[in-house]
Amino acid sequence: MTDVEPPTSDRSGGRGGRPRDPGRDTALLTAALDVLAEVGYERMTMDQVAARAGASKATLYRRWRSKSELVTDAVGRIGDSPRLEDLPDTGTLRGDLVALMRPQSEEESERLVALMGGVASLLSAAPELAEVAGSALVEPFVASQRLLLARARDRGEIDQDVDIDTIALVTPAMTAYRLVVQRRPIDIPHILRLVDTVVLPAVGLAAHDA
Amino acid sequence: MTDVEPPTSDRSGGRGGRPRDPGRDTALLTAALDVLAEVGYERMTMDQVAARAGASKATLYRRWRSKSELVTDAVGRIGDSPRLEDLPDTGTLRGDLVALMRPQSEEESERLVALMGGVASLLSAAPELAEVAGSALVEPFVASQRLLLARARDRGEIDQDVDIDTIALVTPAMTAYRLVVQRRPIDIPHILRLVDTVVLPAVGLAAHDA
Amino acid sequence: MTDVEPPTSDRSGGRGGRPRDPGRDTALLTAALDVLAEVGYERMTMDQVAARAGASKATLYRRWRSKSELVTDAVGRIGDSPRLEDLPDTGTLRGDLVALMRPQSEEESERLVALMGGVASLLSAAPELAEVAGSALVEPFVASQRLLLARARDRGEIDQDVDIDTIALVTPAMTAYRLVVQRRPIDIPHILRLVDTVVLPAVGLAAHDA
Amino acid sequence: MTDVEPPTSDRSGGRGGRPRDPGRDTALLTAALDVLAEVGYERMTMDQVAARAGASKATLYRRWRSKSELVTDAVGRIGDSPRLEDLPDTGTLRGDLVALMRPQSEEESERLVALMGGVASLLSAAPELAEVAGSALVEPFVASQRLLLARARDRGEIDQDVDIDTIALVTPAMTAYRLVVQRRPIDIPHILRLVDTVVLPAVGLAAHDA
DNA sequence: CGATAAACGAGACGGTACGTCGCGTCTTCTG
DNA sequence: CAGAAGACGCGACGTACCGTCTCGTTTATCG
Repeated sequence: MTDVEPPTSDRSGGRGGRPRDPGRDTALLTAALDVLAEVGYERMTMDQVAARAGASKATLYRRWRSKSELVTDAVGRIGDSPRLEDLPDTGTLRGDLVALMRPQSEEESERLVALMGGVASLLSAAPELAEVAGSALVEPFVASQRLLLARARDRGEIDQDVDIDTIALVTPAMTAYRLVVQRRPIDIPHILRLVDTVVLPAVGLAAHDA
Repeated sequence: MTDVEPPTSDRSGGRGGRPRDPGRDTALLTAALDVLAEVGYERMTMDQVAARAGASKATLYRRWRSKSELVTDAVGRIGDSPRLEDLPDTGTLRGDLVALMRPQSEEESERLVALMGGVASLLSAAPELAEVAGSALVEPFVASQRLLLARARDRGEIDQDVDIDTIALVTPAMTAYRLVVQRRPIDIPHILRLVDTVVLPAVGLAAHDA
Repeated sequence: MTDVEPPTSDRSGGRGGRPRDPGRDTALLTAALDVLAEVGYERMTMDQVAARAGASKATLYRRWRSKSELVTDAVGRIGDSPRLEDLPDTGTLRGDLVALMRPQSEEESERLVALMGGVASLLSAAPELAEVAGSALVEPFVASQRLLLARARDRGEIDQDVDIDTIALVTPAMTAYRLVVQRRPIDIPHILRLVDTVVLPAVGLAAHDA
Repeated sequence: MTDVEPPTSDRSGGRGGRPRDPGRDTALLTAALDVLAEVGYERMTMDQVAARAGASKATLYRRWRSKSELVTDAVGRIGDSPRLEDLPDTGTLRGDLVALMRPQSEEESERLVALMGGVASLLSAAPELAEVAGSALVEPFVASQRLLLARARDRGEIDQDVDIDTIALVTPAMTAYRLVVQRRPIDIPHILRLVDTVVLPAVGLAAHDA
């Protein structure tokens, strides 16, 4: 997630020549994400993206071979591996999990939902890149869950032999399902239900233990 | 899921005229699903569908107003509400769940995976229809899980106050995530891991109890 | 010049299907000529032509494979073989030639000049079609000259063994040169100079004989 | 035609700095002519020219403001005002004219034809420069003809009041027409036909007089 | 049984976005 | 600092797909 490779062959071999303006990369990716979130993949056009970034289509296509590659790359940069010190630390696993999932802000949440919609269409448009694209939104949550679970295990709150990798997927997968398929919002009751009904029992904690 | 309404107003009022050939419906829907599974929603074209069904685009558009409606309808016919008597009955919840999810045949499984990919792209292409489309593939599994869980509850294997609606989502949601995002196949170990690590603890059964 | 073949393979083999609207052909060719005369070949765009004809680019490209083919075809239809009865008949060759070349009307003349400019660029853009395109504007004049010269010969005004084919080229070629290279207008003095200084001597008539 | 001004302000005022390499001018002009003759004006690209000259586009544009100026300049250097002492002197006008037009060598002729094609497209691409460009190829011939005719007049071979300016245009104009519009080669029969059928009668000489 | 009316295969049509390419300008690095 | 290399904004090209339409033909049902 960090160290995303630069778009399209660095072509840094050629010594001479004007180097690509890295600022264009950023501007284009940002514009792409904006438009994607606003109108979805189908109705997003390359001209729109270029215009919003104050760039030209040629510049777009010099960096990405197609619309789907652009979007894939853009989406791939959304998430970033979480660091443990950035994660909530409430003292109990239950508190941590709830704090992690609680929607940060109204608008951030909406943007995320919009992006999820935008990304979904990519999955079949560019199957070979779908994993990268799809997981970009969800994987950071998985990683966060994994970190929280590992911390709980290390502090002895849960068993040593709990299958952390599997359990870390529960909340992200079910949340994605809720957002994408059921088109229902992520709210507190939903989070509590997930944590108390599924996750905590899976790690051997009764809901009321937490 | 059953009783899908006939596509676009039956217009059976008109007295004279050649009646619509119902066989065309089936042929077109089948062709649509085939193409969808092969190339995904984006690259599937109406001409392709028509050609494969030996029909014309006019015939397509006489029945469905748009590509997304056609696909939605086609996908909506895949799944069908399960009946309890068709579900496996092994005597234990664990046995039932495993039997339910075990891939029936190699090819059927592959086709399902292909369709999931095809359907995924619908989610943003036609947001208003996404729920119907998306759930067509997953919802039958959810319903099946619900039935199995209810039976287990009725026979006293699990608690009365277990949150069946939530737990019935676990396996389908995580399986969809695995198929669509992770692009990994559904195999026995995956199913066992899900059932034993997540579902059974959630209903208050230790994995080895089953 | 008459009986110009329909653009791009008639594809009349396929029995079914909606037939091409011949009205579109006309509209598109007319629009093409208009735009060509207004802005020249380089600045004429296919979108312009389509828009002016109320057509779409697809319709354009269904009929002609490229911009140069469209223009070539359009230009090729300008001229039409002259009929002897339409030509001036003043009784003397000199009178006929002068009457033939005298600019008919101001606007017709201007349009012709504009078209000449538009056509010139075709000559290298589509070399294989250049002959058709280029001659479309000049060849009718050549043919007219040939007819007039033949009539003069038949009535005994000029010699039997005059090289009509060569002499018929003189005025058109020099006029084209004047228009395209020298960018000077065709006026009466120019015509008289040509006829009296070059053509009449070539057919064995002194200028004052006529 | 001689004394073509150096392209784009010499800017020799600038005190320091590396002086412009004059060799680049020649290399670029030659490259431009080559490419022009090969593919015509439309398909000739500035990158092609730069690459063939081993130069960069910046160098091109430092010297000429646009593609049409480059080509105009390049073409303008082809022809050069003829000097009387370089022209053939056979003793008779007919001999002179035939000697002048006789194709020097096969390849030179072909190159000329190719260039004519290349130049033709300039005529509308850059109307304001068309006269210069167009006449660069033809005007030297016109001037040569004029010189030969004047010499014949001065030596009493033809009349004093012959319209030399008009007659000098005949052969060049008709030759250009043959090359550009008819796409037929310049060969001996063509030249003889022109001289004997048109030019000599126009100056008052019967063909067999010469 | 003939007339009528709609379905049907085929494919043209208007529109819109795609991805490519050329022009003329610019920015960097090298000699 | 000239020059090679090549990125950049702009805008046209030619292609492909959508959803509509118009042909000629086929096939039920009604009078």
